[in-house]
Amino acid sequence: MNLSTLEQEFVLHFGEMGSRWGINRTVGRIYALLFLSEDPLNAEDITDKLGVSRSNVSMGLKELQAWGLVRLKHLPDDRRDHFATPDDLWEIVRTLVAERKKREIDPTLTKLRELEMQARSGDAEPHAQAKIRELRELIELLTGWYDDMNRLETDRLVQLLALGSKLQSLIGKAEKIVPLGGPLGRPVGRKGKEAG
Amino acid sequence: MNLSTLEQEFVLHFGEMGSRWGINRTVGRIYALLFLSEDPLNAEDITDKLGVSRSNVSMGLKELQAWGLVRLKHLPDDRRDHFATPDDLWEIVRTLVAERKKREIDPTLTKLRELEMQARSGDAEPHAQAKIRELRELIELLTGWYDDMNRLETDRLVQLLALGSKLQSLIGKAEKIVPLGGPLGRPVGRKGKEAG
DNA sequence: CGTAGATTTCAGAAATTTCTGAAATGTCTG
DNA sequence: CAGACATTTCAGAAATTTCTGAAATCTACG
Repeated sequence: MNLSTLEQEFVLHFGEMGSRWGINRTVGRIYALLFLSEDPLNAEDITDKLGVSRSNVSMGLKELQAWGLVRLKHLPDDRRDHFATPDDLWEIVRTLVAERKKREIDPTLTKLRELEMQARSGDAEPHAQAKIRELRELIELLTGWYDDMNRLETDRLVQLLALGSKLQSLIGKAEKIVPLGGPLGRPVGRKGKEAG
Repeated sequence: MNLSTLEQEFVLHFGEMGSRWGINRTVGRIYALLFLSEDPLNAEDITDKLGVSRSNVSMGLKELQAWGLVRLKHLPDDRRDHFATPDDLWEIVRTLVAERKKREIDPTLTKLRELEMQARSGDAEPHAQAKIRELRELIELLTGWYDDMNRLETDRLVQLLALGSKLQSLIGKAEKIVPLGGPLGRPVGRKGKEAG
């Protein structure tokens, strides 16, 4: 392996957590290794350090590239592909959130909209229809907010996060100064789209 | 099965998505079924409607109860346990986020703190140490913000979410009125805790 | 082109997770 | 406390996912 205790523990932890994060052990370990590494590593470096098969590393790297969590680098005078994680941690967070949303939320949102369309023709099952609508509206509120946050520059985003609930007290005061338009605090629903 | 097309599609979708959400197919289906159901269901109802074994339902219900996503209900004149999802969707969101944080983030935060402690004794591997510290600080910023948000009452929380990035423009103006204390916008780190 | 790496693909092996039926355990009622 | 249900446990079967080694493909260079 040729890893220090620190590296080893970090790498093994990410391997164990992998299954909870929707990736497998090897993928977790590869990511952890690259994250700690000062310089880009090639596939054989990774194979050696992790003690897994070359083909497994190849598949793992492909998956990490599909996630956008690992980038290909080319070193001068070396034919082999080298890999590294993005330097900016915030970029990693954005990627992670975007990908998880894409995999875990978007398909359901699409499905819920489909089901609402299908159901609208008949008027059967009012309870189930209402539940589905409620769920769809909640998810739209959350993803809409996510889109807003994601549009912010990182500096601004960090400001907001650091403010935390202090924001809460700002709202009341700020509302008097900046016109916000529309009633606030309806239980579900966004931007008055469905008003009427 | 005895489910309408609407119910069936919804239930099957949640089953498929289950694996991406860190639960298995049956657990996803049980949850979906209870979510749509107007009244609490007992284990045998679920067994019949889903066509899976009684023991599988028992295990699935236990897991959902462990997540806090399903509650036990007792109907008068019926010995059997009945199950239902909480009525308030926001409660479900809070539960879901809290549980995922507990399973997916907290163990890593703990591990990172451990590793920092261990490493502090020697001064080897400055790069790896710095990366670990940076990651730990980022996670603390995010979980700290989460704690703040989680403390808000649902009405307030919905207000904030609905505001979205409008908030951004408020900050500049509000800051002139409400003293916020401490510099904003440091890349990582929170509330000046570690100042000194 | 031909050759020497480098990388990917993929079929089957290994490991892990999920699911089942049978047995055990729990609980209410008379 | 016996009988009737209801629920849980659990060992093994089934299904799924992960991993490997060998073969195939790709790519740069003489």
